[in-house]
Amino acid sequence: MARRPAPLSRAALIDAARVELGRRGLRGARVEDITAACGLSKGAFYLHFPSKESLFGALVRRFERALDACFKSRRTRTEAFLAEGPITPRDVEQVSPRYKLLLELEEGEDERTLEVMWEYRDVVAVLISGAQGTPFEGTLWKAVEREAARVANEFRAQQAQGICRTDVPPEVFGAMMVGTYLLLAHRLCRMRAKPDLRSWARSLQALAHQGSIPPPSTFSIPVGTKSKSAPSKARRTQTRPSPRSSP
Amino acid sequence: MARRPAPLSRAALIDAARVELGRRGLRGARVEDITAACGLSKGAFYLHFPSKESLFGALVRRFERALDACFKSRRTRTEAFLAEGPITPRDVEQVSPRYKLLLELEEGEDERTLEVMWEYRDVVAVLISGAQGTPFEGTLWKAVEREAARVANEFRAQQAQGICRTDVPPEVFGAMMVGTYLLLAHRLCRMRAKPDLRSWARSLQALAHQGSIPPPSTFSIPVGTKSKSAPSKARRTQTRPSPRSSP
DNA sequence: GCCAAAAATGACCGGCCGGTCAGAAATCAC
DNA sequence: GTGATTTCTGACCGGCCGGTCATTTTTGGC
Repeated sequence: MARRPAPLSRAALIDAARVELGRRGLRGARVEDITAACGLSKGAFYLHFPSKESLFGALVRRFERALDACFKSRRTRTEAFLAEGPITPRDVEQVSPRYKLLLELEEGEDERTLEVMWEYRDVVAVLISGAQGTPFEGTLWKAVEREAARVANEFRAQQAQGICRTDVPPEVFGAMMVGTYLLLAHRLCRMRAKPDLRSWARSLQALAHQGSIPPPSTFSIPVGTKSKSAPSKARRTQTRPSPRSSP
Repeated sequence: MARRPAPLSRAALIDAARVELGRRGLRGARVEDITAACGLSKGAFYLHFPSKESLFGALVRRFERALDACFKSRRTRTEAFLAEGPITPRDVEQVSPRYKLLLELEEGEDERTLEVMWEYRDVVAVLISGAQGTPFEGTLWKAVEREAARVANEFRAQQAQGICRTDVPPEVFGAMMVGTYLLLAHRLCRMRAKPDLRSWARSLQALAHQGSIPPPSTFSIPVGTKSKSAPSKARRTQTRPSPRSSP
């Protein structure tokens, strides 16, 4: 009967790799340092993983799956909420209970996304500031820009319907929402203690909410009458751009 | 009499280096590729520069000086503006002509900063996404966080004076302003044609302005009376947090 | 054309480090 | 203790690339 692997070797190597990757980047992290941190030889690394890069690739894919799960959850819950009826300009103007529910939904999803960033903060550190010139170069930045584009497109649609301010290019709005998350994510990478992510999410939502609503004069239009008289028109009114719904 | 250096060699090497650095990062950019792009030998590089890293270091210092000049200009012009009198809550509420002047000043400074980002977009690309594990690792991120802290501190002071919303932690507000710039700067690094930076600056300012003002009920306090009766109190009222005054 | 000086060349050097693999060590059933 | 199997070791290999430097080439004054 053969020798058994040390029960904790693999996990220890993964943990040590994450520490080194987060600290020195993909290129700077050395296999020898990783294995030394576990009291193992350099060659032992390759009993568990095909290469340094493929270990990192596996970590990235895990992170991406967690992030995709966040996007999916947000989409599913938002669609279910709106299936019960759209958010009207009146909801927005008066901050109706129903609108508040939507804001809370978004806030919860934002917090969830920040939780993922916290959990994978070593991987995120590499993807943000250490991936240039590596096969993973665009991974996070592409996800960031996709999300910024989604936010921008929603914002643009609302502008066309006159329920969001029109003096701001949608791209800039999207950049604001997503850029903020980016900086917060980068901060997470350097923190030892976990901050209050709920508070972060709530505050972002509050700023974006107030920052994106149209000027008060917009609501002087008899919006309430309209939404009552034309259900099909109410359909077009949809929800606000979910401006806080960034990665 | 000795041979003269080819007149354009040094400049050509700098240009080629910037292209390679922006594309592949500090580690991925190879001296051999840089020199080949200029039709020179590898050894010729070292006739002009002590090392690859020191060339990049010089570029970084030039960028930092340009950025510091932006910060200084903003500070100087804002102080000169405020030396003629503070911005009052009434200015903010009514968007007075004087307040508009301040917003325009800030907008101009923002545009100027974006111009610097555009000019040094290759260096910025490295500093944002390629500096992990190199001697330049914290360079831009530290400047980013310093600026975010400055914005946050101003915001905090205004909160204490009741002229900015109090439901948002200053750190998050700072992150929003500066994070947006970060993402925009990253976009600049990947653009071939220069975008309309004025428009970007104006839009950011507009979002931040509206997003950060206190709820309308705050202004129901007889603010005008106060500011008239107590000049020393007016001093404390100061300006709004310059929320758009990010890097 | 000659000469001196500097630019320029590119083969070479040596450090770094990911990855390899022959041999050693450990494990467990018998 | 033996034997088979697997884990583990660390010296070694080889590619990469920044930097070096002996040699070649170029330039400009005389």
